[in-house]
Amino acid sequence: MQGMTTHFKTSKALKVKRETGENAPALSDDELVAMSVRELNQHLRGLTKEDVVRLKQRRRTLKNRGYAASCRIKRVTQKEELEKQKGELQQEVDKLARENASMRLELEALRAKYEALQCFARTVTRGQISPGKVATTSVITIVKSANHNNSGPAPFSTPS
Amino acid sequence: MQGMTTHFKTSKALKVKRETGENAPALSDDELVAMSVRELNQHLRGLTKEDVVRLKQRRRTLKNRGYAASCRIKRVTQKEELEKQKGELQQEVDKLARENASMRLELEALRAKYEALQCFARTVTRGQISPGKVATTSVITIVKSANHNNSGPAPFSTPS
DNA sequence: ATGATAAGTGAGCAT
DNA sequence: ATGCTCACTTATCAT
Repeated sequence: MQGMTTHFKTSKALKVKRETGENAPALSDDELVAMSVRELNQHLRGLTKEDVVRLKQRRRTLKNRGYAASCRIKRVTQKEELEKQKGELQQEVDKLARENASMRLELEALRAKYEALQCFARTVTRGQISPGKVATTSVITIVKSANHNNSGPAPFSTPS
Repeated sequence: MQGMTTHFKTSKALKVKRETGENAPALSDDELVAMSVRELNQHLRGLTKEDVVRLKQRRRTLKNRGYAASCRIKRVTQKEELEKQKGELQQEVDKLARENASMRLELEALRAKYEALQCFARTVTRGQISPGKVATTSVITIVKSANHNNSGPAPFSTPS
């Protein structure tokens, strides 16, 4: 790979001082920026101090260009991330709100049923109503109405 | 503030042609950028075409500097706004979750109470147990055991 | 030296 | 012309 440059050291005849555009095949930005420090030094041999500085500066600039690009990408990525999280939270809010509403209804219904049953219980216990007068079917009805998921028409029906 | 320039229009004697560094006191960036087009034109009188272009370009550049700044400010503002909204949503989620949990407990408790009462009602109604035989204390005991969160003292009190 | 970021500059789009 | 935004450059700061 780098053998090309490496084997030059054997032939001192090639030690000509390179003018800017001669031996340095004007390496592309991509090459220059991807180059390791050691590779870079290879390419620096025989260059003017000025040229060395210039090349290094160009490399630095190219690197910076890349940094700026990643910085921008990162920025939009983070923004998208924020928006995504916001959306997820919104969804959660909606879900919880729905759950909440349905539970509220359920609770309300159960309360109503409870009160009705309570009322019935009072009626039965309070007075002199004999249990025999309360038909068994009535009790069954009560039990059925306890089935909250399907709030029946009446918590319990009056005994016939 | 700008009255200084405004009152000049009364004195036409001041209409001297200005050479670059002479009558144009090298207006500051702030002045130049804040100037209205009409004001700018005043300052442009008697300048080289080149200088006119140069000055206009400087103005444009200054303006751009400002635009860039507001662009950045807007960017961070929007980001903060997003984060704020996210925080609010998170709070809402927490609140709803708490409500939800407490309602769930309430529901559970009520269900228990309901079942206890139901059980009691069955006991009373089913058989031949006369209501008088059910001691008031018994009723209260049932009630208490059903009472998780200690919401009212008794689900239903026995009539004296 | 390398990487990140704020500020400034110019290009290009939209009004 | 004006304003905005992108990509690039430069200056700085931190590692």
